[in-house]
Amino acid sequence: MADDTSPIILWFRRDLRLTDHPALDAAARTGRPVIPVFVHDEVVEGYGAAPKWRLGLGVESFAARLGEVGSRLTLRRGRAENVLAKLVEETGVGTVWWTRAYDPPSIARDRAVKSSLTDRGVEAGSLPGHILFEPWTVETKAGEYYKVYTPYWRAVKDRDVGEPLRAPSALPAPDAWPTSEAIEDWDMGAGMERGAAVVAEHVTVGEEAARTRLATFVRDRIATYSRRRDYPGLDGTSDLSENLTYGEISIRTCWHAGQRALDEGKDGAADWLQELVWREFAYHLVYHTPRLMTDNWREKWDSFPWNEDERVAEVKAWKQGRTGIRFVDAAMRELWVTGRMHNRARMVVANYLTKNLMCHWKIGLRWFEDTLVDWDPASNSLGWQWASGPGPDATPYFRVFNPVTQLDKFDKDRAYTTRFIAELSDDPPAEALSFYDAIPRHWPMARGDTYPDKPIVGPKEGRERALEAYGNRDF
DNA sequence: TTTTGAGTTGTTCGA
DNA sequence: GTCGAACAACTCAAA
Repeated sequence: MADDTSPIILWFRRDLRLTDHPALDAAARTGRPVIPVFVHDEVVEGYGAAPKWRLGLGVESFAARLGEVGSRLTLRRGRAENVLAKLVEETGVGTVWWTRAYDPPSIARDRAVKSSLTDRGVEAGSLPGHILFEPWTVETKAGEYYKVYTPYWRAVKDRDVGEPLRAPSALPAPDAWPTSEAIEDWDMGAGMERGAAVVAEHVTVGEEAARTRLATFVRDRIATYSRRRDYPGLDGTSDLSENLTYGEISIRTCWHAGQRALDEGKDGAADWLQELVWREFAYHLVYHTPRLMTDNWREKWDSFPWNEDERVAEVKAWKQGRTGIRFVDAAMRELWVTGRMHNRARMVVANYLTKNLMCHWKIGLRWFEDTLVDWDPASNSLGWQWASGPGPDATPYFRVFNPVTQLDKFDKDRAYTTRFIAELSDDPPAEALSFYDAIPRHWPMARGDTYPDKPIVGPKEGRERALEAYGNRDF
């Protein structure tokens, strides 16, 4: 049934862009009609509330972007395998291409799709585009995958990374477009327990916005990135995680921008490139050890005495930003209001939850998965396992953060804590106040409250408890 | 095979 | 105030 003039289905997932999109580029080069498709499938079904909501915004924006090149996005809902099979029948498509994914749920889905389409005589397959280095191409001298970041970095840092591809200026349309569902009917924001309107003020959606963000970062901030990136009260970071995770900008575009900045003598770019490679490393590990997403990466940690009950008071206070530890509370409120959290703050809250409060990293991982607008399956898993102990390349046992010391080091002037904790000022800033617009009614906090005068678990007490647990080799 | 050096992001204590 | 040492033992990567 396939012939060399039949349309090609481009199945879009977390690659919502036209620029530097290898599968799209390949399709456009054939000269055959292209039918872009997005499927609200079983993997999307499993997403947390904020990622699903934000994905919906991304899909809408991408649909408009496709309109600019004379194309359109077909939306369908259902199991990917069934939806695509049906579309192939409706359209007489002979080829289905997509951008490769590396996390276990996506791999399972894609494998099923591929075999079902191949069985029908349809050419089906994936192209790279989500990461820089395919996980199976990076190995140690002994032929193993890497388990430590620094050697991984040394192995990839000088590799050639191809130049980004241009966006096609036009996409040939098929004779007839398939029918499309309406994204409003999917109600992708339904799970947002908080007011989506508040978070909406803080998102930056779409390919064009992402490119502007990168350009601004490279122009104004990349040179001082090394010096400023660790201070959550400054805007020293790129903020591109939100766009990278939905593929609104390609990692290759970022990589080359960083390299160019480095060549121009902007030294801060060196550290930024390393951060991009941390993302690579996370995908490398998720691919080679899928259990990174679900279980202790080091099995030895299975008997560590973490609390796994989400209903305890400590967990509630942590989620709601009322632990009495200012750095932690500011960070958890930043997450709630903006859908993001500064990297330094992520380490502090993860440390506090898993070490000082002795709660399981999975509790934190799930919370982030449900509330982060820039949620990334690989980075989130690596981050939590790394910060809590069982992950690869883990922190030494004694590296228990003191959130008060951290505050003095990284938020000396209290710009960050003031920005997000209303109770700390007579005239609180807008972001701190908007927290109250976003919280659900059943959270025990309201405007005018005073800040907890005592932490639920103090730094000293928490540190001693954690060190004792770590020191006990028999956990 | 064995050995060696190193491992993202820290804290505390005492000089 | 600043600075260096100590804080376990283990795993990993490469020689």
